Amino acid sequence: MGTNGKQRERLRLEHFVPYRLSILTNTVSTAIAGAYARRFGLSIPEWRVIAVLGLDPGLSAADVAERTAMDKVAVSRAVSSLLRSRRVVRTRANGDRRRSELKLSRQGESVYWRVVPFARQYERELLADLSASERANLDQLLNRLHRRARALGPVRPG
Amino acid sequence: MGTNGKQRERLRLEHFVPYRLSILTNTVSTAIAGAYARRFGLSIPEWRVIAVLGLDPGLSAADVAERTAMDKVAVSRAVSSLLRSRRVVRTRANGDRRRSELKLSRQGESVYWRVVPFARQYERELLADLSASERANLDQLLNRLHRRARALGPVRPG
DNA sequence: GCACATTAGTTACAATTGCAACCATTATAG
DNA sequence: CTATAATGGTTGCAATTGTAACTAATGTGC
Repeated sequence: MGTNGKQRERLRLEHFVPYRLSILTNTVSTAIAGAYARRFGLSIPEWRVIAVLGLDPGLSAADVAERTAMDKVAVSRAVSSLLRSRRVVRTRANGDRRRSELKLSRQGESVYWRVVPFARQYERELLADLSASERANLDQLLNRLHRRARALGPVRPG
Repeated sequence: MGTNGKQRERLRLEHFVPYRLSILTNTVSTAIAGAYARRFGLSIPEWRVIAVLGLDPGLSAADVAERTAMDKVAVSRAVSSLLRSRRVVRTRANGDRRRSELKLSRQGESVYWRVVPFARQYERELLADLSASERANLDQLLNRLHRRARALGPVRPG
């Protein structure tokens, strides 16, 4: 891929990694989002909140934001929608009345246990072509690229 | 990754491939979009249009949409903005007066040749950690995942 | 040649998102 | 204790995006 310094060569978008990542993610996310919406009435942000609360009940909104890479506004909106649909319950932390403690309700747990197998199934099918070692490669590559992307950060103004 | 059929196990979002793809892409896209906007006054859709026209002058909006995985509305908006900023010129195809033929203007070419090295540089830095064979792996994995994701498509209603 | 479907592209409107300003509560400085 | 800052979370507004409806031009069947 683009290692050599060939200059003045026109760029083929279809070989450009950031573009390809974007297309791939968009394809996957659209498929998943559609399925979650149709089958469970969940948006992706809502699903993310449910997913972390399923694993870690009692988190605050800020904790959820941190664990899901969502910003606090997105969390706030997802939570308020989940409160309306009674899938999440909120209590105020005693000792700090700003902080909320979020948990899945019984309904929320029930949705959780319907979505999780579905999500796993989708992932399984997405990765069906790959051997165990290819999956391990993918795993590593995603980690390293993400680490690198975070390090590069908000690209230096020039 | 999620190959075995273990049921009733709670899901760790941070090991879930679709989620990780989404985070990675989001990190990369945000960085790139910010830089394009600041340095060149380009949105991602505009950059994509410029990128394909730089390689293939004379495409129609529909062609551009196909090559960039954007929908026609997004292309229309990006093109109209690029027309306003005089980076793209449009002529009507004679023989079919619906069809437009899009080309970069001199200004458009000039932006193109400033963006391309920048894009390459970002990609180079993103992939800096990876050996040649790891890059080849990544390349293959992205292709195969995308093929697979397209095949799975708008997840079957159940 | 005339209805009817198709295709290219735009426009209008609704939903989503992102950012900044904003309360309320707790923490810190003097 | 009071003033100021910092934290948790929500709300309002503007920009972005997606969907559907629409106009204009071409193609098709008869």
